[in-house]
Amino acid sequence: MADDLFKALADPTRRTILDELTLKSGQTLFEICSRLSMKHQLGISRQGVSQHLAVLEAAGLVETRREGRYKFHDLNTAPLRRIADRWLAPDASRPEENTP
Amino acid sequence: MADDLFKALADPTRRTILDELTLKSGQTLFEICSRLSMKHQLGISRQGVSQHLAVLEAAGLVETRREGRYKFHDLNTAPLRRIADRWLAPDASRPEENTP
DNA sequence: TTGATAGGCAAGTGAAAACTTGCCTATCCT
DNA sequence: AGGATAGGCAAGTTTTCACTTGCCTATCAA
Repeated sequence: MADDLFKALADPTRRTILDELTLKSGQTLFEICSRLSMKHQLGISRQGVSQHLAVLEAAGLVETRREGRYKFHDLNTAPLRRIADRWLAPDASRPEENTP
Repeated sequence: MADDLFKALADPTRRTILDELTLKSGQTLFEICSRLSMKHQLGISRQGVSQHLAVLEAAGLVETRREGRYKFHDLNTAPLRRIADRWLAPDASRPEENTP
């Protein structure tokens, strides 16, 4: 659903995570945690970040692959590209009642 | 800020309002209210819709113009077009530490 | 000018969402 | 084997957000 996508993007911390995954893909949970703490001064617990990643994954924005004890997170920008299309009107200046 | 934009898009009712303004621009508050009620079976108060419109306007997605006692609402899709660009990586497979 | 229409302001309520704390499992290294 | 590392689950708390209720202002029409 589109519902999950917009909800995922609503939180600023999650958008920062997407920023970081854009800079470097395939990061682990701990790597993302340190970056949020170091670069962005976000005092957030590891579980907090983990929950954010789960939301992003549910929205299809992040894909994961497990290797041993590591879990790598990759960005998927495909859902983003479909956002604007929804409201790019064919012609919004004409009332829809006139189009059968 | 981008914060307002994503927050505005997070709510399904607000997205439906954008849908309706896409179909017909320049609607008044009452017109939007009836459409949400009739077409979408959304049992929401007039003030609820008014607050939603305020959020959309703060995000720059809706622009308003007053004429007498009427206030018309128009869609502005410009902010939408900039959304996907943020995470369209130049090259996400290369770590950023190597680029001074 | 009075009533009806269109909209606005502000406080209050209830539900959802972000975040924490505590414990538990799996993998790796020595 | 045992400690250390990477991650997960499941409460609980706090904050945010959607929505309502009640009243108030402005414009128009009779």
